[in-house]
Amino acid sequence: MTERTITGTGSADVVRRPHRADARRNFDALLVAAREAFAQHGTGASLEDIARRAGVGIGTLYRNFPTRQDLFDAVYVDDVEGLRREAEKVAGLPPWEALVTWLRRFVGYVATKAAISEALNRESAMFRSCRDIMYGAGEPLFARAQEAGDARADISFDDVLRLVGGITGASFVDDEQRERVLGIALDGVRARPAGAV
Amino acid sequence: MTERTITGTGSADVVRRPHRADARRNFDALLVAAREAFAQHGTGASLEDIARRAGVGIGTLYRNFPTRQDLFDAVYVDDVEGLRREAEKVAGLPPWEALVTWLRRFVGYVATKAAISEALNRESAMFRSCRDIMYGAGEPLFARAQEAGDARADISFDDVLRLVGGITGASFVDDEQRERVLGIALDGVRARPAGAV
DNA sequence: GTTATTGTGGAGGCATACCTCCGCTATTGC
DNA sequence: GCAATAGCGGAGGTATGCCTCCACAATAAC
Repeated sequence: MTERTITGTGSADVVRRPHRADARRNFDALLVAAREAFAQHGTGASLEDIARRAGVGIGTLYRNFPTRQDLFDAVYVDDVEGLRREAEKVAGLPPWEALVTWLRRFVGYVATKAAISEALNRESAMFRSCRDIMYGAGEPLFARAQEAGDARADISFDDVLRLVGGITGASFVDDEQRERVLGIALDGVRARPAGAV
Repeated sequence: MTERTITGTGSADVVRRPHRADARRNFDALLVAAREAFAQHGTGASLEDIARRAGVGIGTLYRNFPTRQDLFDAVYVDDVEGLRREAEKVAGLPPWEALVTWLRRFVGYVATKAAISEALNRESAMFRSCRDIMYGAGEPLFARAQEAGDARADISFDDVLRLVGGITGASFVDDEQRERVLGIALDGVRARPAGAV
């Protein structure tokens, strides 16, 4: 009963968008509210609160998203899809710049921050599929940066993603500091000219 | 009513340890259970579950720690105290090694991981005091590494702490990966021989 | 051993979240 | 316009957590 269908092409049709106009409005409002709530309170955000924020009854929430997971997935898949699109956008940039730009998007973009690290580990068809998409998007950028001699050769893309994921989940005084700290981390990813211990 | 006494000498007497023998046993069992629960479920761990784990009634928990904050503080103060002691231990090492060793302890030691990032921001007398202790312990190590030319001069200790704090909160496949990722981050903190963009 | 006191633990009241169910309403197709 | 129907929303049952209160038990003092 835990299995769900994920479209192979990567489109986010995990749950069906309703046909009727009012239903579609509610569906969208729920997604917006859920994204906000998950970003604010993490995976455990109150579903009743989400329904309230969306201005719909709790019953409507459950009809559209029978389980918490269904709702979370819908938001999460959107985020991951967004990251995939971002990867395409930066494809034209020089290797290192492309990687850095994408990773910055990664930190800024993802609303489901609180669950990122969980998602990297979680064993479920859905999470695995999203992780694949994320890797499919980012790993080539990293490999290209490595081949160009810009990124260290002795680490994996998974390492980088978890490093940046950690920063995504951390808290900062302001955006400026977050950028600075991300910069420090990226310096660690960057290849050294010579070799220092 | 939110004010609490923190002993200036740094001992963790935020709440009084009881005098009677059985009471002391329960007190200690609660601390152990709470450390475990907070590490596992974050700040929001169920107090009733903690009492159960400790094998005491919920009433006993509340008598010793009237609020959730009191219980959390007791665990947190212990952790911070531990970090302070670690800082003294590494004082004899060379600058960079001392900093790195301490930061590694930071990642491994702290049981109240989930609240670290929150604690760095939270405005409360208790958190502020602990942050001061933490800074008092780590900042000199960082300053020394900067003066020795080992750590970058253009970043602050706060930046480093948040960077490492993020890694502390992230999840990893195994300890080896966490060490490796921390290594990447520390490379970013390290001063460069020349100057590369 | 006896008594005074300190501490115990869980029953129970309150709040909140989850989820189901069904009488009512809005939309759509004609 | 009108019927058919897809969708609505919240009442309410269940579970769980928070916290208080007090009859009872363990300990300490003598």
